[in-house]
Amino acid sequence: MGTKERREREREALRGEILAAARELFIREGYERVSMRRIAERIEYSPTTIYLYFRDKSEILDEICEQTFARLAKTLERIETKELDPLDGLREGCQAYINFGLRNRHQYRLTFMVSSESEDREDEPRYEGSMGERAFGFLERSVGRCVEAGYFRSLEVAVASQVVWVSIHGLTSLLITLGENDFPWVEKKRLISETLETLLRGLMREGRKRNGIAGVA
Amino acid sequence: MGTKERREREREALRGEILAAARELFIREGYERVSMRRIAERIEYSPTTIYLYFRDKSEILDEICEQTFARLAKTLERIETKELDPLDGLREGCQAYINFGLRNRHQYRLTFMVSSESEDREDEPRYEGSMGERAFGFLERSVGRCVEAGYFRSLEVAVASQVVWVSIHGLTSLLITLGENDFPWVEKKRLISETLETLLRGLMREGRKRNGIAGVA
DNA sequence: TACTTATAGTTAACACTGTAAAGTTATTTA
DNA sequence: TAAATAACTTTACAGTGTTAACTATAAGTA
Repeated sequence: MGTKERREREREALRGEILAAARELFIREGYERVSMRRIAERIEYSPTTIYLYFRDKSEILDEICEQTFARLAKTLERIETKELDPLDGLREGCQAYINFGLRNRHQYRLTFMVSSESEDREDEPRYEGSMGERAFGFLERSVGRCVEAGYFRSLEVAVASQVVWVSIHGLTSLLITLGENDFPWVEKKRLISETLETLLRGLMREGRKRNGIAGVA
Repeated sequence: MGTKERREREREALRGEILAAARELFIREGYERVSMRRIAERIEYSPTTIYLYFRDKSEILDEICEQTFARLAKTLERIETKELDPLDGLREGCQAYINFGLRNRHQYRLTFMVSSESEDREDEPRYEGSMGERAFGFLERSVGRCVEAGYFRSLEVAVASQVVWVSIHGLTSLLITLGENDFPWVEKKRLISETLETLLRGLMREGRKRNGIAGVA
């Protein structure tokens, strides 16, 4: 009588294969450059089979992004368990975020740099319950601790967290978009650390700025 | 004997019509959603005619972006002529940049949020001589003045300018990408002013932070 | 065991896309 | 008037995401 369970398993297995194939292709070549036919070829099924497992192409992408951001959320939450000094914790989290973006360019781009392809499926809200929410949650808690500890001037945590996010996102996304040939970047490590320090200094109370890792001048 | 000149003028006129039609469509619906055939329909020529005036679709886009950023550069340079206090000048420029991005979303996205479609035409460098360079030039000069005037701690101007740029880009681009439905933004004006103040504070010398426009707390 | 039903997958097709090559028409030059 | 040049169109190719109709196979039932 376990045939139903077996079928279920097999279904799930093929679904996983599709995702794996798509992920590899998307990461290597980018979403737009990968066609359904090529994903199908890869798993040795006909193109339309994929539609028995996913509503459309963008749903495959959504799922892959969700998986990827689960990894980011995990990374960030691991940092949290270290119970570092709040400021160091935030700094480390930001660094991790940036590294993550630079190492997962295509996925990063697809999640935060294109307004989600998937035609507004009115129903399910995109943010609530998403891995993105989980990752942002880290930021909020982390910023919150910095405020409580008296490092930061008293800002609304929601505002400060969003300020942090847009800043590190700007850095990450511009580095992804504009290569060395497109813009005369200063040394990357330098830019990252200086952006981070500037951001943190900007959030701190007066006279509490001795924590710099790499005071450049 | 002016027939050659007339022909030249007519050519330029049609080229302009193509650009105008494409611009309007791109702005309203976004680059990817507009096909060559629809641009052609608009100007009442056959689709392939466009290829007599532009190498390919992405070349039309490049040209439109260049035009748009010429407008931005002009706006920024106009601020410069006001010879404001360096800090106010920088602040105003940043505000103008952000407003520009939010009012020209599609063009902004296409220039700074997708690694340029146009297949690396080895020759002409993309940045040098571009309107983007002109706009960034404003930032460099503006930041330079802030350093000279003693507002900013002594940072390399190139580094500081890039820090400023990535920060305001992050804000602009995220607001463009993630709508109110996708992320629980705090009030937009608040976020913008707080991001800007945080950025500037982060760049300033100790004990020189009384210039806030909207000290929130 | 024979027959029906559900499931999984495939083939063919639609309505698009950007673009190259070949063909047509009108205007200018020799 | 004939040849050459320029402007533009038609046709066609190779691709896209996706739908609908079809087929084969396995499962459940009489």
